[in-house]
Amino acid sequence: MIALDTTDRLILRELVRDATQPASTIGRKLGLSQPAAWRRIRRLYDSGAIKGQRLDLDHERLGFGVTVFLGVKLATKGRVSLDDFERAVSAIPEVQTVEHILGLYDYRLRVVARDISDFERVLRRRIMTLPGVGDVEANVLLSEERRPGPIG
Amino acid sequence: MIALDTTDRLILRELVRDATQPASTIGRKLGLSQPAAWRRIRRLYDSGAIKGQRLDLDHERLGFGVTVFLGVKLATKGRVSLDDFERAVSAIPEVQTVEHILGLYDYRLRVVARDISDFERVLRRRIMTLPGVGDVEANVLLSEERRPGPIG
DNA sequence: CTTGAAAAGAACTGCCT
DNA sequence: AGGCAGTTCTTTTCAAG
Repeated sequence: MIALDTTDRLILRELVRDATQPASTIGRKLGLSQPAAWRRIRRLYDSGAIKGQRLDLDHERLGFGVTVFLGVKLATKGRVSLDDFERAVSAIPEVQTVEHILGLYDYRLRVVARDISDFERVLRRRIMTLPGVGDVEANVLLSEERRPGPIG
Repeated sequence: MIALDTTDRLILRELVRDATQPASTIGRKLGLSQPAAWRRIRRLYDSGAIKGQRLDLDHERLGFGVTVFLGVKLATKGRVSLDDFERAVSAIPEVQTVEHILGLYDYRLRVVARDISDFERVLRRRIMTLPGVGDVEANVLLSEERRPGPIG
């Protein structure tokens, strides 16, 4: 586990708010020089605290207006079954996230589609044909709010 | 909806892979000049196709080793109930994502905690005391794979 | 749409306290 | 660890084909 001081936490808060702002801006906000701020940011990357930056796409504007969460229960659950399922599901382009979870369902999938009929195609042709699939539960996303989450 | 040509899609693919690479690198990979690539990237931002960049934090290394998905069913579901719930849940720092969904549950929450006992504290003190909360289902995250998703 | 050049700014490096 | 000065690289704008 990585230990951060107060300054590092403030830097992370700023970067979570806007990952594109330069080290000089961060420094000015915290009363640090540009190199000092830059060195700390670099250290946050090197230590693995920051894994990288992800592009935030507007899938709706790109023609994918439907997002559905699928809870998937496997019929058979050996190690091979899990591997097979994960390999097969990773080949479906409409699947954005594959989450292996503990609970009523074994996997949670985030799936995007152009519209409901496009989603039906993905569900019938792609999801239901995955190896070992048992029960499937679907939840349509209405709206979503992402928050910074706790830091330190 | 935004129309993209093949080149724009290739640029998005590259940026999804690594959002930090400069326009010159993108251009070289696609056989475009640096200003041409830069202009296209800029256009993708201006058109709203790219909403921005998000910092990808390693919460595990930052001391938050437990991620739990909560399905929440509201006991009462008027407009005021939804607003009240969303406002209250947004004030909990451990909640990373609030998803309003259609299905068996009304909301899906992504919650991070330091460990299981810390999660129990969040669940009992924060989640179960939210206004209008009915049934709650929990799923512990074992592993997660994020994929680029469909582009165009 | 492209190239090339130039200016502005950010990232990175050494050296110093 | 932080600051200062200087170098390198990217971004951004401009002129022109």
